Amino acid sequence: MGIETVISDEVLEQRIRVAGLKPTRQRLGLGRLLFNGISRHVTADELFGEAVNTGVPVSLATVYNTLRQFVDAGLLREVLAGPGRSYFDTDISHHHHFYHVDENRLEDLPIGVVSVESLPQPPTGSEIERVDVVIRLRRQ
Amino acid sequence: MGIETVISDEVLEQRIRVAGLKPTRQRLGLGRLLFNGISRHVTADELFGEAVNTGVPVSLATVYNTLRQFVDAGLLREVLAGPGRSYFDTDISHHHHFYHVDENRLEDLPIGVVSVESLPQPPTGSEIERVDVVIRLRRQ
DNA sequence: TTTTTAATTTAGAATAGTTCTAATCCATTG
DNA sequence: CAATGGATTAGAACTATTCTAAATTAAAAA
Ligand SMILES: [Mn+2]
Ligand SMILES: [Mn+2]
Ligand SMILES: [Zn+2]
Ligand SMILES: [Zn+2]
Repeated sequence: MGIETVISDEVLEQRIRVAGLKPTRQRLGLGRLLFNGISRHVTADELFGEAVNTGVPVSLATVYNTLRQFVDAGLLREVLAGPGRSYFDTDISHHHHFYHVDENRLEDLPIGVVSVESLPQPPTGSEIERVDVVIRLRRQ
Repeated sequence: MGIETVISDEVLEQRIRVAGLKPTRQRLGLGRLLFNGISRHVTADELFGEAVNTGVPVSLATVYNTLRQFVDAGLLREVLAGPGRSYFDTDISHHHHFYHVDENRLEDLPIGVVSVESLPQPPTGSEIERVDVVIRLRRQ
């Protein structure tokens, strides 16, 4: 009786369809790795490695395509923290991050633990898309 | 009688020496472009372009080397906002940023306008290096 | 069920930003 | 001035990502 919510095949397939995408073998396999109920922060090549290890037949190009499509569909959130790579966050709720610079690893902050007070007016012609708070951590 | 503080050759040379670096033609030329009194957010290739345009004899490799050295010496601050490129901020004081995603451009927030309340305890073994707040803006 | 169609996947090339290498250059010191 | 060690450089290498164009496949049409 684990706490972990394992998504059913039907729900996963439905989620992909609702996003306007065909539930192909590749998307279902990647979706299963991503939406297994645990909040995750993966890079493209980490996810590709997991796919290879678990026998999901997919190319690296498709991993990139699928991550981009899932972000566009609002199923994933892209987080930029370190230079030169994107992290994909399976938790799309509004929250902030620790970034472990020595390990290139993202970690969620407990929600509400950081609050940004008094957001400034955005410059004319612009609107706020998102506010990102990244607390950069190094080994002591 | 401009408001702009133009740094003198002597002060610039001294600043580079204090950082433990030889005041070469390249470092002086780049330092003059960077520390002209105006707060700036430049990328490596923007700075390289300015150097070429103003006749500073320097290679792209040296621009990268110099930016890294200036950051290490605390003369510049590196800001990560968009994917795949670093911005170098001539304002090393503690402040946060707007990031115009449509233009790949950083802009300073007025100091004090955003305050991060109740910083969380960092995980054991880690210490906070910096807190970055980036307000992502898109064209309306 | 077969055929058709358009979306998807793929290998590999291309690209962008950055770092590395190793040869040359030059600022400083004696 | 000569010696020397750091600095500069062109170009190669590297990493993450996107692009291209051909092959595959899911879904719709027949
Ligand atoms: Mn990775
Ligand atoms: Mn640029
Ligand atoms: Zn997260
Ligand atoms: Zn700034």
